[in-house]
Amino acid sequence: MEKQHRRELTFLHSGDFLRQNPGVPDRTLDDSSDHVKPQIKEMDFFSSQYQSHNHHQESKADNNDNSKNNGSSSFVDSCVNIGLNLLSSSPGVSRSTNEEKPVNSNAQESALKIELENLNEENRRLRGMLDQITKNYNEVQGQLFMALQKQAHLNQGDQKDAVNGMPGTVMSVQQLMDPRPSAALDVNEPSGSDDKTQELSASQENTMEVVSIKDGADQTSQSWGSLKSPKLDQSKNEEQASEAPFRKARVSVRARSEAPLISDGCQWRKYGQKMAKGNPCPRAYYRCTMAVGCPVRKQVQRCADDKSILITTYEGNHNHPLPPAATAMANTTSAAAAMLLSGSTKSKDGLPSSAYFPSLPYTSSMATLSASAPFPTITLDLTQGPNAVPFLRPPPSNASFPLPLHGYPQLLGNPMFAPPKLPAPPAMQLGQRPASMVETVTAAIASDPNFTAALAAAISTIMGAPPRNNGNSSIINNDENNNSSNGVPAPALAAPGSPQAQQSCTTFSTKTCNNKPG
DNA sequence: CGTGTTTGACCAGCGC
DNA sequence: GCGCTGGTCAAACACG
Repeated sequence: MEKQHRRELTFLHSGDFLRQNPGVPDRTLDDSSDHVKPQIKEMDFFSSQYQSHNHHQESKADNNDNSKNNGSSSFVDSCVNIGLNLLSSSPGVSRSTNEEKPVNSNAQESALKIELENLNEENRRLRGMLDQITKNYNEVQGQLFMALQKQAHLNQGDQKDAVNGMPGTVMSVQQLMDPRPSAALDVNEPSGSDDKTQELSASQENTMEVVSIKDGADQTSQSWGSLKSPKLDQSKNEEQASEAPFRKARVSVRARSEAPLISDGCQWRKYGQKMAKGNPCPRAYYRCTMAVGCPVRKQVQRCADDKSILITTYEGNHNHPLPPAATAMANTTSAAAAMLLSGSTKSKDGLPSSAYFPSLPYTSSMATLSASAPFPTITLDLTQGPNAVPFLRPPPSNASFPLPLHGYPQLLGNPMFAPPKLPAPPAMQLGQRPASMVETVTAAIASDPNFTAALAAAISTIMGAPPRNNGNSSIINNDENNNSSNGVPAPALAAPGSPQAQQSCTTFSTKTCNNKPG
């Protein structure tokens, strides 16, 4: 009955990263304004429209320039804007210069003309650059997509061997990555039904996909699953079978925070608290309340070893649109889960996702996989990531999500989870700034090229090492040598759960450790 | 009064 | 079969 001191750490703009913001309730995050938006203040006539144009282009360029440093990227952006302003509606330039001083001197006029020409020239050049960048971006994305498809085919073959080539196993990449798009659209479904029935009733049209999912579930549970859910294996209920893969993969986020609550834009309702074995701090159970029947749940617990670390574990995928504030982080966790699950689709002979990341000397310090946990769990460790915070530049107004996620067309393609990079409806854009802290963290995770590598490495590891059920440590560090011989009965089709598997929304929420349970 | 939290009870899986 | 543990439920309670 004791009242628990409750605070909240709201994700703010990158500049405010980790600044504690007590008293800001969870839900205000969406509403909080763009107070910290680094606005460019009329530094010259070019920039006056800087922020009002071409966000999408900016995003694209931004994405492509991700690896570049701040300067070059912003250079491109601003220059592009300059050019467009000049071409489209540049009264500020040509007219003002021409009209303010009508006929001062020919020399001045010609100088202006020359300048204008130069600018036009530069504009053309920059446009070309932008085109090139866009082209490259599309190209790379296409290649990635092809790679995914390739792997999907491999898995198909594998799967056919194993499952007599059931129709459901023939999946497009999209299916592979996004097994139940319309299930996700069931926001309006009367939720008197439970998550499970809801998901089952996703639609008849999804039968194929559900079959695929079930296959995946079975496959998965044979490899992972004996650990926990024979009931899922038995699959007395298709609901459970279909849901299984989605709730199997988990994304665990470790973040250092003294605050008992960190907000990410999602709404959570606490529905339980338990003392977990081996940890003096209670584990709290939350479910997403942003939509009725949303199956997403999370567990929040402080690390037993270091109580300043919050461990938030997400499970399930949202069946509703996410606010931008939640989307960014959700995308990150989704990507993690996607990589985890799609990685586990490795075929017998092939290296899984590491194939996409050929050189992986990087052993994960940010992303680790747990094989001992009941579910495959990927842990994103934000407590020690070298660039977990500071490297971020102020994101463009329409927060473009860092590159790695672009490898997951299902994330981008699913309207429910449209990443902030896409031109968002105004309503969505309203909340974009408040997401900045989430973006910050998200970007910190995802834009780090090592993060992807880390994930891949971790996946490789867990792929190589069959899940051990010794119930010990929950985090596996990558030893490169785990792959082996054990003939991993790798789930031939873990993909069912893959991409969407964890459309997780990330809220760090916790109670202080000194809470006396009970 | 509506909403969210607390907390004991309940259930199911798993190991012995 | 039994006990332990994790996870969920739901009544009671607190708060605005």
